[in-house]
Amino acid sequence: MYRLKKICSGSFDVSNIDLETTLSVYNFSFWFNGSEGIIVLDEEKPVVAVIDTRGLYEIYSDKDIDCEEYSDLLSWSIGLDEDYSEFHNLARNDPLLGSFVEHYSGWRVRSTSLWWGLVIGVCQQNNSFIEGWRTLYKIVNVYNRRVLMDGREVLLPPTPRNVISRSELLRRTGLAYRYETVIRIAQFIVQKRIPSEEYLLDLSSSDVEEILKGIKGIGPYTARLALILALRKYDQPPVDRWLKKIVSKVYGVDEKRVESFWREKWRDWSGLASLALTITLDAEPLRKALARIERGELTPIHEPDKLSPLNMWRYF
DNA sequence: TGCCAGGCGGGGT
DNA sequence: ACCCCGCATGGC
Repeated sequence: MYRLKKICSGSFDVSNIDLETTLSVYNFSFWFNGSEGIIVLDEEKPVVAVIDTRGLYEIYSDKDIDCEEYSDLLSWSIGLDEDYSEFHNLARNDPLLGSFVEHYSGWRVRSTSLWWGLVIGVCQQNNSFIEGWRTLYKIVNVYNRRVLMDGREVLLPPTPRNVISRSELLRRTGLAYRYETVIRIAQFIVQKRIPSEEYLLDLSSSDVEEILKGIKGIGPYTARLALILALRKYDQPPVDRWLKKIVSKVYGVDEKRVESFWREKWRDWSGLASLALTITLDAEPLRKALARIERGELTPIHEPDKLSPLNMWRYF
């Protein structure tokens, strides 16, 4: 098994964020155990960080890498210096997100690579939340890419190259017709037909979206989810059937106008608002989400026996 | 057991 | 610019 050496360690002042929530949301048991999280900083090299909820971290690699560069990347990945106050102000009296931002004001998006953000999006296509994450869980486990870090065995996501060279494994993950899309994403990345994250960060969200939609199987929903997860660009909302129905009902707007309504309401934060809403409603399927809204249950419940974005790391 | 689920592309108009 | 349909799995 691949062995990584400890490059450096350090600690962040995390008093401005809620790192426990940040590490909990949409995570798996092999990447968060309640106190320590694994953040993959570079899938290819690889570079991997372990960080605990108090902000103590270690960075591992088998290459000689610059500690400071990757500490900064880790800090960026957990949104340490990101200011959500404008989003919080907009949400303060909102029926859907008001309670959420009050209870989870320290939550920040936990970044992924562009590759992994796109794969997450594809898994969600025409799927329930639970099926989408189960599929992603299977993808990680089927490739079973493991490294050893100070005696600790860590599972890593497959790289685009892993997926291309052993594409038959991907057939066993329940991706169904979405399989081809994942292969295409991997090919685009390996062939450098989409620019690096570093380059895309400097482009506008709309420009990035157009580039990503150049891959067959990537539409606005998946592209925008990747913008949020991989590039921390929050100004383009993923709008799916779920959000359309819920927003239409709660605010009384026609489904056709939901996207423009949502944009105007959240200004540059509409993407973050879309993601936050899924956490607020525990990613319940549409019918149950609507029933919850009827009952006025607009804070995450995440009961112990029920899978939700906040607690799925306990189950998967 | 059907039926359906946080999309998408391709075909129509 | 719209609208509509098929799509493959797996869970309920």
